[in-house]
Amino acid sequence: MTRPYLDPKTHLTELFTLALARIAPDAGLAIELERPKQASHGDWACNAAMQLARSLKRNPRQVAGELLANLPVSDLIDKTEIAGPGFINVFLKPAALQSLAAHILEQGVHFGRVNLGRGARIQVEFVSANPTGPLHVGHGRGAAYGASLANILTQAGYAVEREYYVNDAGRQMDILALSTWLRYLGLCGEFVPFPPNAYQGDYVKLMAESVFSLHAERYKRTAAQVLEGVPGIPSAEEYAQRPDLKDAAEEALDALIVAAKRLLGPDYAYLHGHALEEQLGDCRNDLTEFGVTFDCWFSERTLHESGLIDRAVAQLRQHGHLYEQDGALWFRSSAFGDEKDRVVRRENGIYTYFAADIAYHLNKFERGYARVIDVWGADHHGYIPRVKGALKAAGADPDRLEVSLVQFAVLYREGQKVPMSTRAGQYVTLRELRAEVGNDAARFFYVLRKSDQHLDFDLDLAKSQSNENPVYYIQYAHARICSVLGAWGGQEADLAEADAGLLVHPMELALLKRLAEYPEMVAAAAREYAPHLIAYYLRDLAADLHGLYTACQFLVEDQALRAARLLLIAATRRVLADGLVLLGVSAPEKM
RNA sequence: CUGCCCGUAGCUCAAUUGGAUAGAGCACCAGCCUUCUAAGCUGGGGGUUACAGGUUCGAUCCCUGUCGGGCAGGCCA
Repeated sequence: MTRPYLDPKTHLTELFTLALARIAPDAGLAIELERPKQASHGDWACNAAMQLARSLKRNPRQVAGELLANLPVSDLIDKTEIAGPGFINVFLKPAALQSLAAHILEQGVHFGRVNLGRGARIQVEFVSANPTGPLHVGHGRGAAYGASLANILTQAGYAVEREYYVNDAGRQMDILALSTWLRYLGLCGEFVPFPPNAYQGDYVKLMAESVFSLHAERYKRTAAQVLEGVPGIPSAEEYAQRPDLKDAAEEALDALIVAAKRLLGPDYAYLHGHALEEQLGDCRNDLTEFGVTFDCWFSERTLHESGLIDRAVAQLRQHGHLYEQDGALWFRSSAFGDEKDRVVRRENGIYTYFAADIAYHLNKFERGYARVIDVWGADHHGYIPRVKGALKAAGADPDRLEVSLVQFAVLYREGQKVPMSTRAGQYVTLRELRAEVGNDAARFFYVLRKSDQHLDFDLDLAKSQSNENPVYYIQYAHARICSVLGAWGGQEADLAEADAGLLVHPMELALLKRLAEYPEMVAAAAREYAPHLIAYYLRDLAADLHGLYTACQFLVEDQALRAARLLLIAATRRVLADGLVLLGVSAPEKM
């Protein structure tokens, strides 16, 4: 009934390329077609004439005329015109769009897939928060962004693997284990002053209670034993008022950790492991409920244990980029674009986090990814030159690593900024946010901004069950279509035979045009690591649908027209659902 | 002090990476439910794109400077 769909952009690009070859075979110019912002400028515009004008030393409008004279005829083209300084505007016949609706139904989930990646393996590492407490709303943005980005890259033809780097080896984990133990000792009746720079959260007390109920007093030591040789622990008040006590407090904390390891012996590993498992498990559950999953949870500790860090350091040494000074081992990162040299092994013989990170990234490269994307908080931007520098120094190609920085999210409630302080244990957790606004609104709001922009997260707007909330606007379009299709009661597959030539209403054609943009949007979002493009596209698509909904009745008497319109909205429903999946937002059938 | 990011409508943000008359949402005003979901639609006012120069057919986008905001500058992670 309707002829097979031919992608207009691809088709026009071929035509213009042929015309270009005829008038300027040596121009070395690639034809670029763009969608004009204004409908009066046609469906597609080509700016090649203006770009050629300089090298041909001719008036751009004259060059445009020559291009058009050499353009092969096409039955997709209604008319062309030369406009402005030398744009070529192309107006398509309705038929060029009408066959799209059936094409979308036939393609199913394949519509919107673009083959940018050609199956290349790409890794996205994101969240990677220290498992020392609940995820907060800042991590939530990284989670939503990374998960959507991974979905989009998959859609764009990459073989994507999602990874979470677990910082299970450092001092922060020791502090968590110590914090848990001290709370536990309190339950045993042994009271050691709780350091103000240890983890204050209630989740630490809960872990202590669980250890106590499982093992009673097995890990009990007397307060006197614990405090032996430990310098004074400042009180919370002193610590808050006197910044000069910071170093002393850190020393006391380290002394307590040493005491814990000494007094507990092999049992320390149990407490450490218990705290890690509890927090990592909590984190994993939280993310899973948020629709964020990982293929690999990569343990930092395994880098130490398997000797990969030794190997990475040896690799740098071999290339002559290490030197010793003040008892520490330094990497000459200043020779690779960094501001100054960095320590990889401390005076005390322990590797820095940086050393582990070098080994980690070399390991990523060895695992064979064509590209590795790190999603970091924007506060880590200064860290990029040294990691890339280290990769280069070790003989790897630093351009295979791309770092995507995500800015902070600031919560607003009733127009007021919600205060957040990790130090004081005063922060809104991701779990609390999800409970308050729901997963859909949270996922959507997080990616509604370009990732490198600060995000003002309006809690009242996100949880409002009203027309103010943009996420409902899109979901509502989907639900409305479902409702119409339900009232009709037929099978979607039967609609593919409908006569799409009957779709001539301006709003129908506008909707078809919008649907045709979807694959390009996916490609742009994948190229630019920009999930927000999908969010904005879906809003525009929903707006087109709502407009048509108000302007036209779908379930009309005329059977042919009814089938054509139902075909159109069925195709729209597919694209809406597909885009929402990319963003991790549900597509409800009823609202 | 130095480096990176940002500055667009009253507010929150887009702008196909150099394209044509810079667009949405919220808020404000005026309309639209006897019809498939009004969580919707239609219309209206709102701008020297922080400022000053420069590059060119053409600049919100690139370069220089100024002002304002954020982040970073550990043998922390």
